[in-house]
Amino acid sequence: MYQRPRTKVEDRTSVLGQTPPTRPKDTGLSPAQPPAQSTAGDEAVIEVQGVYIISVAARILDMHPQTLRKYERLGLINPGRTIGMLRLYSAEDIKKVRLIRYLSDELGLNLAGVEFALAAFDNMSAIKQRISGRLEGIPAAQKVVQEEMDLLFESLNLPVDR
Amino acid sequence: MYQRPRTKVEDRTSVLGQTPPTRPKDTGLSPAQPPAQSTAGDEAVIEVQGVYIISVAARILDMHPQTLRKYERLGLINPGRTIGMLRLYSAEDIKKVRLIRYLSDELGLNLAGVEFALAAFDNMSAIKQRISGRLEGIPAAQKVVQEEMDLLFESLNLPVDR
DNA sequence: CTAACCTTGACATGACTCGTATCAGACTCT
DNA sequence: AGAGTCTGATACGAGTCATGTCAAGGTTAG
Repeated sequence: MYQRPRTKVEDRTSVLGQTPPTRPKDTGLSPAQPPAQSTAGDEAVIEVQGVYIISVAARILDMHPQTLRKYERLGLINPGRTIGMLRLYSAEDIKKVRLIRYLSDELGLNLAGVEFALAAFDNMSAIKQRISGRLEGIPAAQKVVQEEMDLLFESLNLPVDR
Repeated sequence: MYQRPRTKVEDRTSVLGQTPPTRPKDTGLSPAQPPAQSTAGDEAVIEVQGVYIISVAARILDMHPQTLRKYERLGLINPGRTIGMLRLYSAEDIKKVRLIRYLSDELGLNLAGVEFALAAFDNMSAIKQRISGRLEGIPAAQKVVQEEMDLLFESLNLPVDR
């Protein structure tokens, strides 16, 4: 288990733009699968819906627990905690880790870049919301913005939900 | 000359977001200074308006020529050429290099991250244009979008012009 | 209660990145 | 002609990152 030696860089998909590279494995939301710690076999198929302690989350993601702790230390993720401070990873957290892994492995960003991308993504979502709100009375304009912003998200090759 | 040993990472400004870090040195456009190869002393003050061969551009930017060639090879910049294939760096090119350096040195992005950020920035500019165009008939909505998109650019701590 | 698992913090390692540097042979510009 | 540029290759040191380990203690489930 665990070994996810950093991918060789030779075969990185040229970073985003006009030519949409492949999306991250899953990261899309969809309910499925039995609840808690089913002995996660091989990931990529596993869909998740409970909350998991770090060892289980690591197994689901096929990543080292230390890596997850590091991501948290860097503020990239923010799993919940038990009263006793045990980390609890939700489906959202898992999805976010997958996004991070996509940015890192597929696009070749370092963690500073991941932080940047995540923040940019958040800001874009927020602005989209704000615009939509301020355009409440003008549905036609709202539609335009909606369409174009979705286009923007696509152009970044990021999953629309995170 | 030339030595710009990669900055220690200890003192990186935490990547963007709510707390606006400092902007890149200049990157803002403004006409000034005598034309060509004034013996560029120390940069940061030098404003630029002609086109420059690589050695001069490197001196202006206080960077190694090889670095500029590498940026080009990676598609980060695209200086013009003479008929004889000599690289010619315009003021735009110089500004772009300064932006790259900001993303790299200050925010700590690697070159893949820079590529991502640059592309994202371009896409955002393009979508802003498109929206503005499609909202031609609805000035009120146009104004909203304009304001919010500017906000978005600010949130990324990137210079508005590039 | 106890064993299994978790916490924080520190430190190490191997593979990779990036700016810098150099070499060679050919070409451009003044 | 000579200084400077071109491409392409190769190399280096310092930094990054995922992984891994150790220690001393706390939490959780049976």
